[in-house]
Amino acid sequence: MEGKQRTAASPSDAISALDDLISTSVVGQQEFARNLGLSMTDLICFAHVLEAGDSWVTAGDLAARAHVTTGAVTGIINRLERGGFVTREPDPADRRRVRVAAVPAAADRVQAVYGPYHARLAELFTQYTPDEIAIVTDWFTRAAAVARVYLDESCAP
Amino acid sequence: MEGKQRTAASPSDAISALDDLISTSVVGQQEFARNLGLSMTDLICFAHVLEAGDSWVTAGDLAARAHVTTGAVTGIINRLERGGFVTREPDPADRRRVRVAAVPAAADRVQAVYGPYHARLAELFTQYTPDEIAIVTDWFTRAAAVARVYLDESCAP
DNA sequence: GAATTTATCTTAGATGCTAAGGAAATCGCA
DNA sequence: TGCGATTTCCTTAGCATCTAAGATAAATTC
Repeated sequence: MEGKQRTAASPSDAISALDDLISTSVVGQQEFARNLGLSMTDLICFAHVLEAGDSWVTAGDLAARAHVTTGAVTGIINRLERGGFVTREPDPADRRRVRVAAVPAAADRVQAVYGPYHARLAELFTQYTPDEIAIVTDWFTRAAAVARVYLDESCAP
Repeated sequence: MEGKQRTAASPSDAISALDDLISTSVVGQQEFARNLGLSMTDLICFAHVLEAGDSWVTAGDLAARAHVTTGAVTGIINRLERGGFVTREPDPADRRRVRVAAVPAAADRVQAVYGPYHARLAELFTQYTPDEIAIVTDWFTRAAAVARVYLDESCAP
């Protein structure tokens, strides 16, 4: 049992389509960040904090992830803290470090902004079979891993 | 005939994976832009100019696409022009307008920066069947359209 | 326990954005 | 046609955020 017919696509077609999606998504991220009173970099860092779940990340982790200097991270955490998105406290185990943890309610605030957009994407997925969704999801996961490896490599010569 | 087995994924799993990919890609775009001596917004605008092919776009088109003010676009075009990425000339048909066109060789310069990363993605695609690539490509195209519609709607109240 | 390394913060300066407004070209309607 | 309204881009002032360089304090090494 197959899904609907689609026109054939080469990898380079796929990459072009992806570039377009990324480009549009960057603009979208800017808007989401603005709606939350944050900068785009702030939002990327907060996503990383959320990913840590009930745990926490350090300021240095955020600098590495967002590819910004530690000086910039100080400002980022200041804004996230002032906005009630994260808490900052010194790590008792290593008092040079700063533990940044998500404020539980903040995830909902971000979700409220992403929600309407995510709903549109979910609607798009109704046109796809579970198998197809699995393929797409798998690709996202691998591509993100590829991108992260590439970023780490190409900036540590 | 099926591709390899994949773990099942719900739409919300897919969206989470996508969010992660987007987040990483934003950082990647920052790096690419830096390698070209541009800002991320400059690069997004130049992508839009490239998309126009042998044609051209106006300054206002770029402002709408990148969601920045027309004042910012003046600076963006200045940098792209100074960097040899685009030409700027008044539109003879409507002399208020400015025609922004890509310098032919500039596409290659950008490609040189994206190339190594695209090669990694192409490598990833070798693990997918043509049918699967078609599904993924199709999804990218539709998602980009969804995102653009959403952006246009949510910023024109 | 002194020297080195690590992690964060501070400061000064540069960059890129917005908001507001101006100038020139076009449109639209009497 | 003529003249006000609109569109398009540019300019300016001010603000937010980044980098680079260096300071500070804590941990690690030998």
